Amino acid sequence: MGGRKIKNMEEFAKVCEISRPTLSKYFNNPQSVRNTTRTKIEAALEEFDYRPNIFAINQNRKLTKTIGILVPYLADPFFAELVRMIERLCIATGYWPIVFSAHGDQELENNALSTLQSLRPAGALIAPLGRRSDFDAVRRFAEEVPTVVFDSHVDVGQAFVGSNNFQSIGLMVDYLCRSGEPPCFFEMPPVNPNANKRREAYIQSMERLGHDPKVLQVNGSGWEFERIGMEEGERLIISRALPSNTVLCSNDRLAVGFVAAAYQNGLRVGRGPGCALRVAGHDNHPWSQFTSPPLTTVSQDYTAIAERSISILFNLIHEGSLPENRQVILFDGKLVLRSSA
Amino acid sequence: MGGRKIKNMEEFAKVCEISRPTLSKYFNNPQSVRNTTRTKIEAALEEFDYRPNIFAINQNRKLTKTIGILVPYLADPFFAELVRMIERLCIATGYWPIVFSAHGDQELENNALSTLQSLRPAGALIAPLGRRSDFDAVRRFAEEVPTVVFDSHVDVGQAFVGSNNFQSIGLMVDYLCRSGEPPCFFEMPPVNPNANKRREAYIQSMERLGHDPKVLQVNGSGWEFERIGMEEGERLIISRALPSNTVLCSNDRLAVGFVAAAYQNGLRVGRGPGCALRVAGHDNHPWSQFTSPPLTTVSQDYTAIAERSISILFNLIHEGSLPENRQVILFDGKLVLRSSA
DNA sequence: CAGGAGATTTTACGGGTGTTAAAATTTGTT
DNA sequence: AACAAATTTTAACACCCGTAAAATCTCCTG
Repeated sequence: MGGRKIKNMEEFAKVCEISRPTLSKYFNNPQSVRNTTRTKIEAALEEFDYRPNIFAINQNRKLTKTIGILVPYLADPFFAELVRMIERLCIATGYWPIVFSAHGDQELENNALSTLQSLRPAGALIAPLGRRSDFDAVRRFAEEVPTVVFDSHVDVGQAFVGSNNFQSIGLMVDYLCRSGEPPCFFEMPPVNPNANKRREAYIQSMERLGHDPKVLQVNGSGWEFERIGMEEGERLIISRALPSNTVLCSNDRLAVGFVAAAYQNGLRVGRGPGCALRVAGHDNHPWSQFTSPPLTTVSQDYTAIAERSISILFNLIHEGSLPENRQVILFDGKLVLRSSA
Repeated sequence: MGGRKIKNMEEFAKVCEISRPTLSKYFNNPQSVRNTTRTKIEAALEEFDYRPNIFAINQNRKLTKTIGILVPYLADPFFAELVRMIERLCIATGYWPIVFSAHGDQELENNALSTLQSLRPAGALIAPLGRRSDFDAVRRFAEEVPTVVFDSHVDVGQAFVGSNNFQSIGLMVDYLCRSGEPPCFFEMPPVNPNANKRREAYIQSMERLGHDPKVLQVNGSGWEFERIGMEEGERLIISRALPSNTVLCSNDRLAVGFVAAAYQNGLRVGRGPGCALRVAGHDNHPWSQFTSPPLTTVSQDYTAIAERSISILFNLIHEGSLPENRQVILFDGKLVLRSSA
């Protein structure tokens, strides 16, 4: 492979003594050529430095091997983790993942969708911004490209894979109510449907248990959730505006900030004696295990979400036809008991 | 732009009443055509839905508009942030950024380099894995593609942009020594040159101040630095193996874990009365402000690193020629005083 | 060894854009 | 109005590979 450089497939065909169409077939699927031929090609590949030109390949193929991945905010470890898993799964299957981040910005999201579409991907896995998405743009994209939506449930594409917020929030509210004071719900203005569902789930669960739901929606925008959690949490603590000593945060990132605020204002968080406040989150975010104290939360099943999304997408791609009914897959959360609540 | 779909440039030329070569020129550089022509084209672009085929474009161009970005671990917010900035800068300049992550794995890094190279990018911005990189593979890549290396100083490419570890660690050691007990240095087996430089800088600074350097290298591999910091930190605390009440961690992620360990073992961290331990980090990592207590650290100038890397790369691309001397740009860190030390 | 299925080769074309050279046109200037 | 310069048009080729159809070859089975 350190050998002479080969310009194109024609030239490589010459040094291989194999016809170009056969080589083309080989590169498309090595199993599709005779054993002796394959051996010959692979011997030549060892000796010469040749890789087919990606652009020329994709220009003619109706179906490329590209899988587009779009997330709202890559600097959020939740998405970074998910992307990591999805990328690995793609590569393992011989597909070529390409990652885009909207960086929380509608224009960049549209931009990414547009670029992605012109890449004519075999399929796409997208987690839309949600409330800030240009819904029509997302819909148009999903009409052209086989699309699985994950995490943020926007009603486009052939399938949705996400978490069952009603189950998971229910689980947490149950736990919090039976182990102490019923929780209030701490949230910021919702950025995506999950946030809305979680609030509703909280209210519903509280009423089911005969408690009075108390929702605290604080101000804040953007994706610096921790900062919002910390600053607004501090405000609530100082002004003694918390209606309960138990706070269920809409997500872990908010909770990380809230726990920091509690610490800095001398409120001991936890469920033991001497603790002033219980704080719980949602997501089992990578950071949640390193707060002080470690955060009690509900896990989202990252692996399951990644695997199922990809598997549905590959089915979609290979079937060719679109399924009759849009699939909606929701994974249950599991209680992760740590010491914050 | 909602209008009829146009298949190719030929067809678009027809509805524009502009010849195809002129259109080609326009898409390559809108300024290169006459004003009246440009207006006509842009009016047609409003009316019809047409975008040049990326694959066909790049098939012929020797130099694409692609900028490759490779980082060792995208789930690390440090890189996620940096990538976010770099992507924005690329887009603003009309380039097309494409992000790869090695996910901490040499094979994936080589894979990404190889894919990237076959994309014939105009240039690349890479932060190699470091110690685990396949040095030859990285070198071969950098010989073919104009490359700026950032963060992790591997001696390839036309330039390196990073932080001045000697300055920043010196700053921190100075501060810690004059405000309390001289620090010991907490590190894990180094994953990249930064880690080594920081240790050396620590030793050098301590000796300069007439103190005895004390390096604690704990076990651990992979990219879950917080976990290592927490588990190994706990071990050290429990076995009372800390040689100083002041701990300088090799990076913030390690420190995040260490602070968590201290909290869980009842050691109050901070510089006030009643505190048992001072902990400092390095990087001003996005998480560092949300530990309990917030982490005293040294900032890396994210914006400066991103901007300078991109600007050098664009120069490289536009000059065409490689500079005589490999540039090495190191940015100074600034002390970020919070309450952990 | 004949027969046949399957693999391979040959030949030829197509895809969408870059690029060039020469001819034609437009623009700006005097 | 005339002319030089700038721009556009026309025509044609290049790029590298996918794909289709027909002809040929290989290998395996019986």
